[in-house]
Amino acid sequence: MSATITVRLPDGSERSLPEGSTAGDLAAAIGSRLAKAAVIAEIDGVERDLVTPLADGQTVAIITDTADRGLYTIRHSTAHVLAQAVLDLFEGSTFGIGPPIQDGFYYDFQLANGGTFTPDDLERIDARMREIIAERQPFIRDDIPNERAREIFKDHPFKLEIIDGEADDPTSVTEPGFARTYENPPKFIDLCRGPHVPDTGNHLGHFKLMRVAGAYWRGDEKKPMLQRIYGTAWASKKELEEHLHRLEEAEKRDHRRLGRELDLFSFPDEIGSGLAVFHPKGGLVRRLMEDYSRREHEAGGYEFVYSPHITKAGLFETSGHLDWYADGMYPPMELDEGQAYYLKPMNCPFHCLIYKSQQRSYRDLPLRLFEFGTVYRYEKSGVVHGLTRARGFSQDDAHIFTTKEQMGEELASILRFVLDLLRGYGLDDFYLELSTKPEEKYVGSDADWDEATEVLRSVGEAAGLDLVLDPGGGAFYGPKISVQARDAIGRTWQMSTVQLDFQTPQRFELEYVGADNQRHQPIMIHRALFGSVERFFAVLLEHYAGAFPTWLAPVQARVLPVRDDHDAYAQSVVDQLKAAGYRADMVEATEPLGGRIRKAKMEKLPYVLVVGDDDVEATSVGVNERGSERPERGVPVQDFIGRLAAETAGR
RNA sequence: GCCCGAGUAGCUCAGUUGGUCAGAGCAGCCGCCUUGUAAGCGGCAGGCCGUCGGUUCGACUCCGACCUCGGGCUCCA
Repeated sequence: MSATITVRLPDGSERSLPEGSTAGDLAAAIGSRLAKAAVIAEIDGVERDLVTPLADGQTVAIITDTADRGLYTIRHSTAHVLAQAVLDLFEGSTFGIGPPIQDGFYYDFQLANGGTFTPDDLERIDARMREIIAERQPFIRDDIPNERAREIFKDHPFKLEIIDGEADDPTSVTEPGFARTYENPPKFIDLCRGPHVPDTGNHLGHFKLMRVAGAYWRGDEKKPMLQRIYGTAWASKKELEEHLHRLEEAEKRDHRRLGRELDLFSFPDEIGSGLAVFHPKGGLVRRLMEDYSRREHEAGGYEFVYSPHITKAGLFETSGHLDWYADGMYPPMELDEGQAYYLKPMNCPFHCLIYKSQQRSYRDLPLRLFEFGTVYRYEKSGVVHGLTRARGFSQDDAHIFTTKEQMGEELASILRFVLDLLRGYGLDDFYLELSTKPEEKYVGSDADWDEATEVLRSVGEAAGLDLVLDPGGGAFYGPKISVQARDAIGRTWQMSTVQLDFQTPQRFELEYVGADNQRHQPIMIHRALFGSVERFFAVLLEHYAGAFPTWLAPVQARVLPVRDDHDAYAQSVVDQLKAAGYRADMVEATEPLGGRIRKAKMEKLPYVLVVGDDDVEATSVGVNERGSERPERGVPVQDFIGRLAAETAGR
């Protein structure tokens, strides 16, 4: 009969403790700092509460508030405090699920008589949460029979669905016969598998309720809409403040805000939701983006085509769009005695017709058709979002027709091309996503899908980037690989997609004559690099926070004469820059230099050139480069032009 | 499409319980200033308070509908 137990720690060492010791006791035995930082423990590979008693021979790791799983637990426990506060303050309210998420947590509620939360309510809830935290209520875990759970949660229909296994709750277990609960005495109890912090006063409190939003129960738009409260929670006040600061910084680089501040584009109400106009500066940046893409495509063996914005319905019947995609299309216009015309949501059918315009030989393949094709999609009113989700936009759309034999090599070269081009715009942190057959909306045989998916998988794996699976995320006509790019502040954007399509060539009865003198069906590869030019514009704008690299900047250099008697020289500098092919302008000395420099800085121009007496004398400029600590003086104009040339080489 | 919130000058925002509340800063225009690296000074002009209805002696203010925007949910071929 031993009075001690021995457990193994992650570093392989062993430690003996009195019998009956908990994981929390172990942390305390190791050190007071660890005890303070401890949130939960991992016992024999399973995450458990710190109050869990240990048994002899177990392997125990203490998980602290700096670990992801510790933070996750803090957020999860904060969600429980939120639920308790709401149930406390709102008579007749009930609750759905409340998991931790990226940066925080949420909880879904339904208030009596279809009530909703107001901003004032959030303040009251916040205050009540802080009271609960001050009360240091323990989190007490229990397993109870389903019968008992149904009794406890009899007034909470969403919880009953979870107990009965009808609804999925990422934080609960649904196992036959029993329910796992966590109780915060004296009066709150929730279904939950845990683990949780030991008590509400432990690690909690560095949170902020962020917003209230509607969310369908079980994510189903046919089910009731619940009221979701989102919050953020962190292990310390400092981390909370840093997070809030990051949000502010992200807001500053919001493309909608920068688009207005830098006079790049706008969305006039008169035109309609989701339809943008590009102003001269935005138009210039966009044209530079497109020109670079055109040159690269030309070098990559693509041929440029154009197609109209509207077409008779028959084309989209053939392509299958009217069967599968009608919801996303603008309603038809009736022309010519009942003939229905549609705005095009995609360019592929047109490119198929170009393919079909003559008899094709295997010698013509791969045939790579490229178009900046403007499409219109009827996006639901709640989803339009600046340039990233618009109703009218231009795709940098290519369709490549290949033989089945060429397909693998062509896909591999497309992927290389795509990644190289994206790098050309300054994005260089990528991973790949493989999207497979949708559950319901798809055409074609399973064998075709499997084959196409496998080809994409092998090409993706060969690219040497991380490849993650997106089950069911493919287009209705084929699987796809998409390139996800991380931007300057770590957000990921879906960029290019490469889709393999066996179906459309069949629908359009596309053929080529092979070396064997037989007719064969080509494979079609859909490929967009920007996805949408507008969206890519927005991504770059946010990536660069409005400070476009010199080759894309609408104004590359602004010349500022110190006094008005330097105007003529300043103008001659502008002329020289323009003659050398650069974009420069000048602001006359009607206000002090400091003010003019400030304005140029706020426009995020790459270079501000100040010219005064010394420069007139020496035919030089003062160079104030964006981001540099101090300006340079006396740089010869030709030297500066040489710098621009070096910086923009290849663009 | 659904839930919540918001629309006041080109932009960012103030506007107390319905009645001197049509306001500020920046931007714009006109003067003055003549300037060496992130805001010189003065003046002028600028709004049917998103639109349409309603309540009221009286509506930026209260109510309704619609439009647009923002945050979510669903969706994103």
